Amino acid sequence: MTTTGKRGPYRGTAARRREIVDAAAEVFGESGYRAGSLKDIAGRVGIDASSLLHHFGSKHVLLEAVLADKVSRDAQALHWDEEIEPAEFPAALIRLAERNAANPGVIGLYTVLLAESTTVDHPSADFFRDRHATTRRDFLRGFDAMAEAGLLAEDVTPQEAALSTLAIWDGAQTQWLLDPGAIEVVAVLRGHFRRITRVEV
Amino acid sequence: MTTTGKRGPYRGTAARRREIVDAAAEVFGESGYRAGSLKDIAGRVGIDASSLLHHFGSKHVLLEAVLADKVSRDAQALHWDEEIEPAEFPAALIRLAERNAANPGVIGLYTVLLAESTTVDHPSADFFRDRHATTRRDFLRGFDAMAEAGLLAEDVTPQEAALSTLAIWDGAQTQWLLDPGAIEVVAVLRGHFRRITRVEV
DNA sequence: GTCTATATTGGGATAGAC
DNA sequence: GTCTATCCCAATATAGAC
Repeated sequence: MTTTGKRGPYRGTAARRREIVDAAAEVFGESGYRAGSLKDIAGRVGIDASSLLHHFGSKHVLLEAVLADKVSRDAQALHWDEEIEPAEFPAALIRLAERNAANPGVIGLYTVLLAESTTVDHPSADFFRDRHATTRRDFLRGFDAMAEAGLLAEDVTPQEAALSTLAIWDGAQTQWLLDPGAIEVVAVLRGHFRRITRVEV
Repeated sequence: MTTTGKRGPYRGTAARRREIVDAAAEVFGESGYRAGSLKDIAGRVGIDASSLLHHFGSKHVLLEAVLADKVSRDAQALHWDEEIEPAEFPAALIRLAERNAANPGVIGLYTVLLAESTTVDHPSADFFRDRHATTRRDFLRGFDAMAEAGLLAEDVTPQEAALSTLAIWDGAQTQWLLDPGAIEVVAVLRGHFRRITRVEV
């Protein structure tokens, strides 16, 4: 047994890596990838930047670990694997938005890196392009099921619902990051679902 | 008379400054502010970075010039000063979106800097916070007038219309930058107006 | 596993010649 | 107005001692 707890010299490498990934997610969310420094990340863990690089060979590798971690946490929170009733689909998305609102850090990480990834030669461009395509597909599947059950508003196609939901969600989060008092992400999303569906949220 | 044309040694300082601002807008849009280098900007103009700094004392000053230039161009395109008929308000916004779609560089500049400005210690944080507040007010005024004329959809408040329009617009532009084939900004905006108003767009 | 020391690169900015 | 040369600083990454 090599991991004996969360602290102390026998805490283990796995725990240290977890600490680093968490700190990196914080820093990348606050400063972006390029402007976020390994020194800052290492400082929050209480080690030197060169020690950090002992665990993750390069900044790029660390970024990938952070993104992979976020994907696995999101999947866990959403339970995409379980079947979701068409009528429950909007409510499931609202729950995810509420969970994000309670963890402001994840909003920054996602929103800042998303926009940064549209710049030239950005290491996470492919990641976000793939991830947005996947999200669009997931949304489309959910709204397709709603359409079949007659739960979409008149003249709203599943495609339209998927694209507009993703757009309004991202945009609301950006506005919230810029000025937290100016907008409530969950309320905007509820209003959107009220307009494009026939179910209560 | 010191400015005799667009090229040649007597082109004038004003023309050179214009070239620099245009190149800076390109580079900041493609790479963001922090990652965009003065060397890159100067290279596109055909001068050295130190020559650039002769015209604009620092990178920060150049950024402010770029943002001020964008504001004045937008104001010119929108003609906010002239009165807009309530029924024409959505169409006016669509025109602006169409104009942006024709100048992809503008979208990158705005969207990338907007998200970057949410990171810690960013020099344009105040600018974008103020600008978004102003835009929200402008939108609110337009939708208020529509509400008075009975042109908003049922159960849609002017406040809701303003916030959601800004969010869906920003979000759609981000998606477009990430993957230009995946979304059409103007179509998403049209769909949104179709749902929140009673006018044809 | 962590540190110190260092290599290397690239950034913004200044001084001074022309 | 523009260039070359230079300064200073911060960053990622590596080497090697402990």
